[in-house]
Amino acid sequence: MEDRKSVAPPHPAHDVTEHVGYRLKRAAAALRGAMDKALRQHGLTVPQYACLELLDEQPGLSNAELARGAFVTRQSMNVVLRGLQDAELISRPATTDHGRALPAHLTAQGRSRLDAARSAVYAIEQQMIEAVPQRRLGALLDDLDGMAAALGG
Amino acid sequence: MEDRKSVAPPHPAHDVTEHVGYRLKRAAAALRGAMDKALRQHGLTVPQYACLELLDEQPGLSNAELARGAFVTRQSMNVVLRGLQDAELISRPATTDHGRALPAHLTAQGRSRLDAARSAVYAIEQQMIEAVPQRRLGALLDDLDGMAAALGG
DNA sequence: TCTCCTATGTCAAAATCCTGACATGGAAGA
DNA sequence: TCTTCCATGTCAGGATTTTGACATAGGAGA
Repeated sequence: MEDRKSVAPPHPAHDVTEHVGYRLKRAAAALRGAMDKALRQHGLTVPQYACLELLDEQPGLSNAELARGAFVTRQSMNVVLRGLQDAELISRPATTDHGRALPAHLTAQGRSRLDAARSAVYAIEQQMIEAVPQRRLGALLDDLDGMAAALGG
Repeated sequence: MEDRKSVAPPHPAHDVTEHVGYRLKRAAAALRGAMDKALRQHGLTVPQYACLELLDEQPGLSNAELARGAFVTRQSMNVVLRGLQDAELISRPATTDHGRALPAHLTAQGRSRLDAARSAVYAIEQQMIEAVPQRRLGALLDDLDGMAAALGG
């Protein structure tokens, strides 16, 4: 069933909806939509949640580091951080004695908010995982990483 | 075949960067960035290119249909269509005798622009395809579709 | 030491996208 | 027929994101 690639045509499909990029975009859009909907009930946006999750695992990350981790620009993450600061979900020192990066940390309020939102997000992730045969899950993750790396992600 | 749910750890990884959603987001972000960069040299944005590609395969699509195909809202696609109309890359009748949907079509100029941009985009897609073992490509596409479907995409 | 280079934080402006809303056209069912 | 419902196109407003730019802090090398 998999011998068709033996010829390796540069463009295996004539329909754009058959292309890898299109499928990837569709899956990502579906995930984004589901997360958007789920997180709204917790008063968080997707970038905000991503930021909290990153800070929970790696406390003290700077604005630029968070931006790279969430795949947005420094400027966008800066706006996100301000929103989270205004909501008292994270804390950031106004100055630092060494360097320029300001390390951010979760507040107690931020941690509880994250815990609440996490269950909703993990349920979505579980739906995704159940949609792919278990034996293929590892390969799927590897392939996603490989594609990202091939494109300089 | 689906007996894995008997054990089914709810959260297989303790690191967010190990989650399916994170990998998917990263791959999609890498693709978006690569396409953005490539298409800029052709004077097109990603939604504009997606719109042209859809219209090349299915001439006469309406604004709402294009929006669904490109995973954006009707309003966003409306803006895209106006830009493409101003650039003379597509044409749309001002009125219609039946219904309300206005069918869009590529102009000759739009088709040549699409042809030029397509080679750049296909090169990116080729890079992605080469990053995954050939025998896994079909399964990858199926899994992406499965995940999108599971999330209501 | 001094100079270059990179990284970071931030500001300003524009572009993009979405939410909410409204009016219209068509189809389905009472 | 008529009434209800759904899909479409469009407008207005705001939120989000990006591009471009600038100043500063620290490290590497001459």
